[in-house]
Amino acid sequence: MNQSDELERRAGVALWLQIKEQLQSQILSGTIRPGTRLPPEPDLADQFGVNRHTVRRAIRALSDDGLVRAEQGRGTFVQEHGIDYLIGARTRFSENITRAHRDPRAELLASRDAPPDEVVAIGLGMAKSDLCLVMETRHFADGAPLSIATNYFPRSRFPDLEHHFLEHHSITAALRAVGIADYLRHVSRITARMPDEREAGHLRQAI
Amino acid sequence: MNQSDELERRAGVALWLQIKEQLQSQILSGTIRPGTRLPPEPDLADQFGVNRHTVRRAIRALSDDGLVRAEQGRGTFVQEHGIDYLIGARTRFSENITRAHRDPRAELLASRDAPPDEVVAIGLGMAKSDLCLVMETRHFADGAPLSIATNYFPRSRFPDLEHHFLEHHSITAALRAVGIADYLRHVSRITARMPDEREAGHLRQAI
DNA sequence: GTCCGCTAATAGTCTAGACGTATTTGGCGT
DNA sequence: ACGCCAAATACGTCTAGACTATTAGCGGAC
Repeated sequence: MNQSDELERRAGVALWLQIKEQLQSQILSGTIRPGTRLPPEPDLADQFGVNRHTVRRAIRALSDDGLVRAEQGRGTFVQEHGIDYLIGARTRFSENITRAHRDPRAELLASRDAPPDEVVAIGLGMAKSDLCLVMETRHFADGAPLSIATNYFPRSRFPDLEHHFLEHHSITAALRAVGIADYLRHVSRITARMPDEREAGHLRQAI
Repeated sequence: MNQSDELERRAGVALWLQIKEQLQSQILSGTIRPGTRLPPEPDLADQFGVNRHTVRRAIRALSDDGLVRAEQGRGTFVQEHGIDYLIGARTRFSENITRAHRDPRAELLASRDAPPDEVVAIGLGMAKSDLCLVMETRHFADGAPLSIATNYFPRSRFPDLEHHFLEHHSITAALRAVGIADYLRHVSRITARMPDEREAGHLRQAI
């Protein structure tokens, strides 16, 4: 299928840019679906009738724009936007992100000790006089902020959970580090509302 | 000056990354000053003992990070950044500029003796009949004008502050010369407005 | 004195090829 | 059936060289 994708040589527009734009329009129009693999670089080079390096230059530009994601040894994939976030008893943020072939990471926005409010106290089976470790966390996929969360833990049971979290950048990994290999959701309650100003800032979102 | 900048080959770290990091640390430490031109790509390639393409890969990474700016036909320049001007009780113009690895200097635009207006009189605890030394100064970073200021001092306490200022090109140094080793800000009030014609001229600014 | 054009310097693009590294696949042996 | 190992596949890095595009500076023609 050589030369089906015509490029103009010495037209004042770099070949790699023309290639990038052709691929980009195919991606944006959905001709190449999110999650699918692009043809290997040597094939593309053959298709466009250029050197592999020229194709690589185009792919790097697409990658910089976040349209594709190149994985060494596997291929180059059209980036999915929007992640199907499956919620079950064993839901883990990292697993959901990893399933979408993206890189999960979390950071600690703030942590403090505070008495639990009624909902938390009942949920965790704590006395209201016991202290809670409250961690506010922000979660990223491929460096883009995706969610913020407020996590409550009985302080007496987790004396250094924050340190483990800071080290592993994951709640699941931090819990594993303190001996909790697995845990289940007891209830999941979902509501929706607009972010307030502080939350929007954390999510780099316009209000 | 070949090989003065040692790279580790096949150390698991790409050569271009090592080059990027060396250049980056020189830029961030101020060894290569903002606004100056980097050596041409062929020279850098020779210096690092690599191919020009490898240097280009490093420069592109720096460019992506906004640390340099490559201009075809002219060269690659270290990007000038605005200066973070920290204001605290012990703020000094020179320190703020020095922290940004730039060269502070101040000059005297005008000086005169005048009675203080009400705000100044109260601020300095002077009688309205006492005289103030009023110094209008202009401050530079690396030769570029950055700010103009009007400074008020009780004349009785500083009989020749102007001369010391002219000698040291710094308010802090002039005060030190008359025995004031340290001083604190009592209040800082910040407002913003457009410059008038005279001010714009001093700052070499278009209105 | 001004303008034009030539030349040198410098970054940008493209090709060609070799080798490195990560991942997947499939066959072979136990 | 399972696991291990080798080959195939795919992206990543590095080198070498040629050509292009843009800019700055200089010198000559007018």
